Amino acid sequence: MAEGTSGPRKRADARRNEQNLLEAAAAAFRAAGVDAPVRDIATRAGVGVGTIYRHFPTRADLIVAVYRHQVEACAEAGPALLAGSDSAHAALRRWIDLFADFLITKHGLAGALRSDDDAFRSLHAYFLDRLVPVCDRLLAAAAAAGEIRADIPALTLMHGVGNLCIGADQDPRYDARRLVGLLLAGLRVPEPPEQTRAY
Amino acid sequence: MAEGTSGPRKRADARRNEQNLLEAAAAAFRAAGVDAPVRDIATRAGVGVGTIYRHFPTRADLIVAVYRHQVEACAEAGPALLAGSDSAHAALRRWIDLFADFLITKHGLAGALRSDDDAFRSLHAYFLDRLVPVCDRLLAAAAAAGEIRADIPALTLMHGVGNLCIGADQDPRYDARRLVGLLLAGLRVPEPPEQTRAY
DNA sequence: TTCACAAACGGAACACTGTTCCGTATCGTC
DNA sequence: GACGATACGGAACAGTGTTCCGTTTGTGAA
Repeated sequence: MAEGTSGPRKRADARRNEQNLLEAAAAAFRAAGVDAPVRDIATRAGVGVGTIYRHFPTRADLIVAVYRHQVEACAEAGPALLAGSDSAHAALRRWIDLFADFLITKHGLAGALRSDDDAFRSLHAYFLDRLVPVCDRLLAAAAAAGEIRADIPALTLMHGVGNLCIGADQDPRYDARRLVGLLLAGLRVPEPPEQTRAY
Repeated sequence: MAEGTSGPRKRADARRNEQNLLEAAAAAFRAAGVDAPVRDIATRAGVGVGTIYRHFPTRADLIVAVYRHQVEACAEAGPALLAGSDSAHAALRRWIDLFADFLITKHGLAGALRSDDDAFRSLHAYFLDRLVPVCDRLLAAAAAAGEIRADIPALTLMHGVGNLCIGADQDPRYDARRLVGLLLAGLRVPEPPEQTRAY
């Protein structure tokens, strides 16, 4: 995974191709979303399709590689926001906005995160592993400060925000950020009496 | 569209096949979601694929035909709930629960509703045409009663609820109904000061 | 009852996906 | 320069949706 993991150094052409592939994939994702056809990416990179699969066995691997920096940045922004904000809730809100912005600007990424396709399972896992703990800390801090309810798991919230971001770049009438704000607002109030849960 | 629209009556075998197709599609959708392969549906119905396309030119047409009754029922429940509930907000809440339940129990329907695939455009249009006005009335009534904010368009809310329902049947840890409830709760409070909107 | 023709059917064929596999080319080393 | 390991390319396969047209079937008229 990480660059420096022991093992014999890869051949020069392999390293070059991997780099080309990352750039080509980033461009293809920008142009056609994270579902861009494998052949398109291969052509952009000037390699055969086999080379893609050798370097990135699943599409998830490729997507993770392309967006790893941004996911890491998002993860690191959590504690920083918590330290630098007036309230934990404000930090949470800003962090969620960061996360939502990231998803909204990556065509189809939010959808891929929700796909039940096996090829996307590890993408899902990576996002969750990396970001849920961060979200959890923000949530816990805000709950401890009495600013929000304490009964929503970070995983649930992130799923929800991710879902709200699906298709946000396709319909100008759909304001995902607004809905995310609404969801966060819903977090502030105690759950209303459950008149409707018992059908 | 409607059964009774003039024109010469269809041939008996055509009517029979259409009926078989509807039942086969319903079964296939239950078993494999609304993305069930065309050939599967054709086989279940004992017809060739050409016959599907003759009766239902796009997948959206087939889905709409299969679920029309339930969508209509949902649409009709709106005014009924408004008349029979203590408050407009309670009616809204119940109606949204109805809508969410419908989506959650139909594998992949929520996702299809969000797809940018051309084949699903008319599905999207049908749902919106039929349900947005209903939602709008509930929203307007609740807003008029001062129970919720008045600045969220029905279209936006329905998109949001639909999105939250995506994948709800795939991950037991994901509680879509809970999040929908949170969204509704967010509707009750005035929008918090926008500290984060101006980055 | 038979006939003729419009209506409808079936499924082969095509286009476009992802994925695998192996003969060939290239790199790094001795 | 030669050799072995590494990596490459793209043909081939499998699974989708969709179209098209030769064949079959239903129906109304003779």
